[in-house]
Amino acid sequence: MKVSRQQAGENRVRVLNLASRRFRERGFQGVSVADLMQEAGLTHGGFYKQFESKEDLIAQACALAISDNLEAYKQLAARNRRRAVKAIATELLSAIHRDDPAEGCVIAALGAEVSRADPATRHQVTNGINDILDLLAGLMPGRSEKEARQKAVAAYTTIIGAILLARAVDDPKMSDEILKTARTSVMAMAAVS
Amino acid sequence: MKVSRQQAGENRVRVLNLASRRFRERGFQGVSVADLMQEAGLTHGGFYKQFESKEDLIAQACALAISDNLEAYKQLAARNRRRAVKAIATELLSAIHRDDPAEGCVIAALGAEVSRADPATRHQVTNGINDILDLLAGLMPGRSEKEARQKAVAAYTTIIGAILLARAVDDPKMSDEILKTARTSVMAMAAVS
DNA sequence: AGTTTAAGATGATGGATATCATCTAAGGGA
DNA sequence: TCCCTTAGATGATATCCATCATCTTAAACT
Repeated sequence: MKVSRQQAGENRVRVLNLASRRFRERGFQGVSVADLMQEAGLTHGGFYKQFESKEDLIAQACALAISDNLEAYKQLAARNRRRAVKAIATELLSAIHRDDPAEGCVIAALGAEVSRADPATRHQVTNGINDILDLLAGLMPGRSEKEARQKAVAAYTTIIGAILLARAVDDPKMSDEILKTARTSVMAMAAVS
Repeated sequence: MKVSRQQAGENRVRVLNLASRRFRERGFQGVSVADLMQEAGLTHGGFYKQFESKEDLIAQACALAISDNLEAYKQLAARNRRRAVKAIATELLSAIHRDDPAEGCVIAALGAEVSRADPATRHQVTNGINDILDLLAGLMPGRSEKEARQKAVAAYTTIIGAILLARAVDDPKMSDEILKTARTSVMAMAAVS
């Protein structure tokens, strides 16, 4: 059956949003096209009317996911004017975020897979990372732009490494220790020096 | 055909070493049992005489890989007595390591997949991470053991996040920037304070 | 209103993959 | 030397999955 242009567009967006969550939960290869479509309330056949291939879906889902990340950080920054970086770090380094990758940081969830992915996917992610680093640099105290950018990179790498480690480890105490230590470390970077 | 006990043992180790490299390059799901055995000069049939399942192979390969990581860091520390942490960070944050995950850091290459893996795999990796953090803490300057441990965790998270980011990004300049900034940041942590 | 168009459903297809069953021949203990 | 054990080879099986072909039907355009 055919469906209105609007309905079709909504369906496409629904699939894309769902994919961006499932990929972060299970990895690219852990999500099948058929399962995804079914969970979106559709059948597998229509998939190729909306996307060129699974790779294409991956690229679009990653672009969406990382732009959602950026948007969320902007919101956090807006709601915490003077302590923007601290607010973002607290959120990213929380147990809640560690335990629910679905809507969380794309790099911590998919970084290694992205580095093996399609050029298109890598490019979308690269742009997203650059935007995030720009945002963080703008929020960092620092004598110069250069210093702010360096602090932003240092903070972002620490955050991502900590999430990755905290998720990999099966010992809750160690996992909490990692998150807490990273929070302290990033707070120090965000403090006026 | 049967083969001597020693030969069988050597074959098993060969498969394990190969697996630990290929997994880091392509991810768990990117490596098939049959391909692996073939590359090791065997056929797929013998696999289940040596391993219970692919999951079992993954757990053993991860244990081997991370213990190899630990060993390499110990060697680096031994060869750079006074600047052990700096030597380790320089190695891990080099372009060479970024461009060749096969024998490199297990967490940067497989962290997200480990967090979704078998309990056995996660446990082996957790122990490895703990050993590595202990080693780093022992090499860190710090007034107290606690401070040294915190510095070790901060440095390790920064290193891992930087490798992950540097590999994901498709812009060589940005990738180099990330590595360089992380090196500077870790050097500061490793300096006597 | 009639014709065209395209989203989505249904149902292949071909390839890959983990695992199992069976066969073999040589090692290792008697 | 003989027998039993077992690593590895060969081949089968069952499942999963990405992608394609075809069909249906209602939207969109004339």
